[in-house]
Amino acid sequence: MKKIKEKPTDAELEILRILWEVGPATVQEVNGLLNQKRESLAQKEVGLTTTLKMMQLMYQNRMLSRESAGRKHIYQAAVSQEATQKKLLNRLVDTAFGGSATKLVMQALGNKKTSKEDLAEIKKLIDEMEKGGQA
Amino acid sequence: MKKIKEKPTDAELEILRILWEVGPATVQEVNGLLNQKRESLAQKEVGLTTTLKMMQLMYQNRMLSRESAGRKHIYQAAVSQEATQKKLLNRLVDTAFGGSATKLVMQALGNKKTSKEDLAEIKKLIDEMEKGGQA
DNA sequence: TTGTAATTACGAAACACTTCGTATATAATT
DNA sequence: AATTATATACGAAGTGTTTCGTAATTACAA
Repeated sequence: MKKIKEKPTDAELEILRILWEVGPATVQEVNGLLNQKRESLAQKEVGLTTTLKMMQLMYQNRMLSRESAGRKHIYQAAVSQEATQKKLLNRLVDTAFGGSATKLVMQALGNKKTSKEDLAEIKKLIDEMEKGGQA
Repeated sequence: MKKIKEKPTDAELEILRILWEVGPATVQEVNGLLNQKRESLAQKEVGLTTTLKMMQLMYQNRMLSRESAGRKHIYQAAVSQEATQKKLLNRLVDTAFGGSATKLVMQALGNKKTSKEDLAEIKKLIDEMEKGGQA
């Protein structure tokens, strides 16, 4: 009985984000971009074999797919950004907001300054949901 | 140089949630409520000394405060629910939504079914923000 | 074909978080 | 005061995640 991975960990998410952004890439490339980001945040660099190991584990977990190209492997995210966001979001709603997505939304709107354009867009979405007749 | 705790872990959050809900409480009480919740989710019970240890560590981290009452300690959350939610929310926005709270909000609204009343409430909040003149 | 550079594979150490067993202390009961 | 029950303190084992050093493999160049 294999254990199935429920949520991406922090290090995994970091790698996923890069692959979502740039598409298929080698370990070298991912590691480079990773350290580029870390550098700009004054964080410690991570070794190439560390990134390699992470990506190998994620491949085993079916979180990434890969194909061979000469001596290299080219990796891709095998889970979608949306599905992952959804998972993490639902988790946060359940663990920190007592299951109420509404509370989370209101906190999110209150916390970060949101542009007028964004507010209008959100309102439009709500209008559509109201019109569509919330099942 | 002491290391400062940035985010509550899962186990810590579980305890905080109980203290936020019921107010000041002993280790016994917290452990009882904890296991009550776990039971209803078919999760394994946790031992009393485990909960005790967690709460002691959280007290050291200044996440809880406490006072003595006879031979017992009475613990309280020393961090507010709102501040903690905010921290976790901002973290999620940054790590999973590329810094866009708007994207998170729209996902949250789309995912979970939200009642008409809640939608109206959110819209009202947005109206107020628009009116108030987003600084 | 041999040597060199690039890449992957593997194992284990380092770290962080969670769990619990046992020891110690304190209070209540007889 | 001695016994029992309840609570805390402490150390360490268990578990999961992240990191990396070293070995093995592969492709390419000389």
